Amino acid sequence: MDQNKAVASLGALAQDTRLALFRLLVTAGAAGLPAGTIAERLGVAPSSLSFHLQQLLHAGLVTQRRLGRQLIYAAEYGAMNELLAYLTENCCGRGISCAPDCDPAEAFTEGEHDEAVSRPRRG
Amino acid sequence: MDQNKAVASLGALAQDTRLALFRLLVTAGAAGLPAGTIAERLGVAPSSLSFHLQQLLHAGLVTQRRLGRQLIYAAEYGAMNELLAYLTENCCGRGISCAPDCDPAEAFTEGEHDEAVSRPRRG
DNA sequence: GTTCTATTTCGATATTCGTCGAAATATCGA
DNA sequence: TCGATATTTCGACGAATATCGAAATAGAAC
Repeated sequence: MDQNKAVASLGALAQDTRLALFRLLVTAGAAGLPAGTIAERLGVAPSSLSFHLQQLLHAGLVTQRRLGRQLIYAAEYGAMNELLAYLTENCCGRGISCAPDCDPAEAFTEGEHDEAVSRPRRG
Repeated sequence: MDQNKAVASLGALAQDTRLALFRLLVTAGAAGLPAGTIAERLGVAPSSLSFHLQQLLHAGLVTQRRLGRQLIYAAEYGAMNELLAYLTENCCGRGISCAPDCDPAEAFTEGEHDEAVSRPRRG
């Protein structure tokens, strides 16, 4: 991950529809979702969604596979991992913990991450 | 940190000059750097730099303070911290470690974190 | 082969972004 | 006050972005 790739990844996520799209795919997990379902859930025109999917695809943040006549998109966790690694290493102060939690297992066991919007039901 | 703020933060960083600028301020630490020095280091016109500084300032990623007749800008680590927290919580799979390292102290003890080497494969 | 479904590509348009010179603002020093 | 320095704001312009309908492509069912 060099700076150009980081800019591309950040740019791919720096748009309302695309960030919502990526978050949706994250909740969908490895199974992914077909384009039509995504368009419906996000309330955007199919052609608009396709545009945004290409952006994420080009940035390597999502994968694409065909299932019959539909195209399934899934979040590419590795790419997000690399982006977070880049930001942590290059955009945080030395000795300053910019990582929100030090134990990912622990990070998701408690339900206290009550962010404002549409948290998926948990449990 | 809601989605709108995350988009704003990502957008502020999703540009070559601005990411370089933010990285420069990160290396400068809490002391920060005057605008003129930044413009010189990055090789951009003062007016262009001012434009980018406003973007970062508006996103809360940098702070501004006056020192005599110069304006000193410094990285706001807390904002980056919040962004990383948001991405980790909302854009990573459950049970998948998207945090590059689980111990920040350990993360910076070795001088070389080159690239995506030594990234544990988790699934 | 024809038809239907799912998705993308194309074309057009309005908006935002990035850049830089010129002018304006703020501070310091004499 | 006046001039010098540091930085921002303004104005203009080309480039990139986001949007959506219409047409084109890919695969499945018949």
